[in-house]
Amino acid sequence: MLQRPRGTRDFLPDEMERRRLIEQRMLEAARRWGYREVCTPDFEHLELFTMKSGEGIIQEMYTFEDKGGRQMTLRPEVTAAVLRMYVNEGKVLPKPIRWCYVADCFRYERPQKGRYRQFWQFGIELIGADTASADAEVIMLADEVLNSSGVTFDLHVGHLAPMKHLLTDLSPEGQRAIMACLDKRDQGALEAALDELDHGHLSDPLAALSGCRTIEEIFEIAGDVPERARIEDTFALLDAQGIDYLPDFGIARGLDYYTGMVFEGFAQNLGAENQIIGGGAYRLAHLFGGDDVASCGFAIGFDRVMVSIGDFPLDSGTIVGVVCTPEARERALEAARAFRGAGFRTEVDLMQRGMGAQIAHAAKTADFAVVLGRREVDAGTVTLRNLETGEQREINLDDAIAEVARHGDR
RNA sequence: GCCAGGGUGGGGUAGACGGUUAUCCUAAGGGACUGUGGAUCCCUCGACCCGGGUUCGAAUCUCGGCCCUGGCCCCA
Repeated sequence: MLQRPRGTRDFLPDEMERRRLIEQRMLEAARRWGYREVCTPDFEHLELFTMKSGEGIIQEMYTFEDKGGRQMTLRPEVTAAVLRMYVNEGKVLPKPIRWCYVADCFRYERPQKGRYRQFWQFGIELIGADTASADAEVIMLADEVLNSSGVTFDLHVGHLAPMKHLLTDLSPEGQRAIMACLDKRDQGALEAALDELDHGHLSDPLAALSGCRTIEEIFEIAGDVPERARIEDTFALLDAQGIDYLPDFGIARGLDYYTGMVFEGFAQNLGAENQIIGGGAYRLAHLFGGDDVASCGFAIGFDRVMVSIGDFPLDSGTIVGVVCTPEARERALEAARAFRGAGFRTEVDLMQRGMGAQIAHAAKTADFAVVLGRREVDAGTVTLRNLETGEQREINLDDAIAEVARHGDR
């Protein structure tokens, strides 16, 4: 038998309904902040992602050559594509631009809990606003979107400036190496790397940076960095709005293109892969031929959110099963159409089963049975049976619809 | 790429010092039952992940692969 590809999943209807419900809540939260949904291609030129993240990531991407000999790839993330889209078509739009998306991404990695080769991200990008208010809005929206999903999480918010200030004497490669150690919270590797770069004296301040939990301490350690006012303003806005977060200036995100504010969120029940959101302020558009516009955004690991919140009961709405004898089939289809027209999920027997078997089936899958036979056809009525209580009445179609509607309202 | 534990009908399982027709539950389809319930009874359907090796004989032992679960690495 054919297997599905490694690291991919099939979703049965119950799971799809849960996923769509959570997705809709996230989109709705974003919509209320003015973020409108966009969509970019599932595949892009390979170059788009190597420009952003370097050649090293190719081995973890689904790359292929198309029939025209172009090097293409299934998108491994969405931000680069959205910024390409901005450069292609968004430059003339009034700033700031607020966009959001839900998109599947592909990475060739070893699957484990909460990590798949095809996975979905919910994200937003705020383009063209370079202020503390913009940074704060993105964090507040992240908080609201995650809360709307019902996931419980810890939010860590930081800024790269203090760390970069401490590392200012180091070469870009050196900075990158140190930030990688900090991102991993690997004290041993950090000290080794610092010694190798002849900056052992930075070990204590860097450790203190990761450890401190108020912004006053930050500037005691890192000095009066130019971004101080911006950082203080951002955090003051978050505090004023009652956002529950942890200042964390040890976040390095290991990335070259983040320029200022950075944040991460972590959920429970997730094992080793417990980060469910990452984001921050960045500059990318100039890489794709646009202006050097400031942007800020985040991406949520949608599948991880779903794993973390677990299964929950679904309200499938009121379901109607139409049961009929052969001579009443046409009338049954009419009745079904009327119930569907009233908005009810309505299923008609297709198996040519006997009346008893049809009702037995309806009892398993529906809330009401609408029974139609010779008697109802002659009388122009339907028999409506409540499959919970077993009560049934022979009434006209409109009354039956009204009664089912009352059940749905309760 | 590395490590650990796994893989028996659609789901859940028994069988394991190698030995009859591979167990049971459940689901699904049919029937008892051509106008009324999830019960009951009967029937049907349907599995040893793939390949090599050892053997008279492999679900069982062995090797390799694939896949699953979790961890490492990575995490744009």
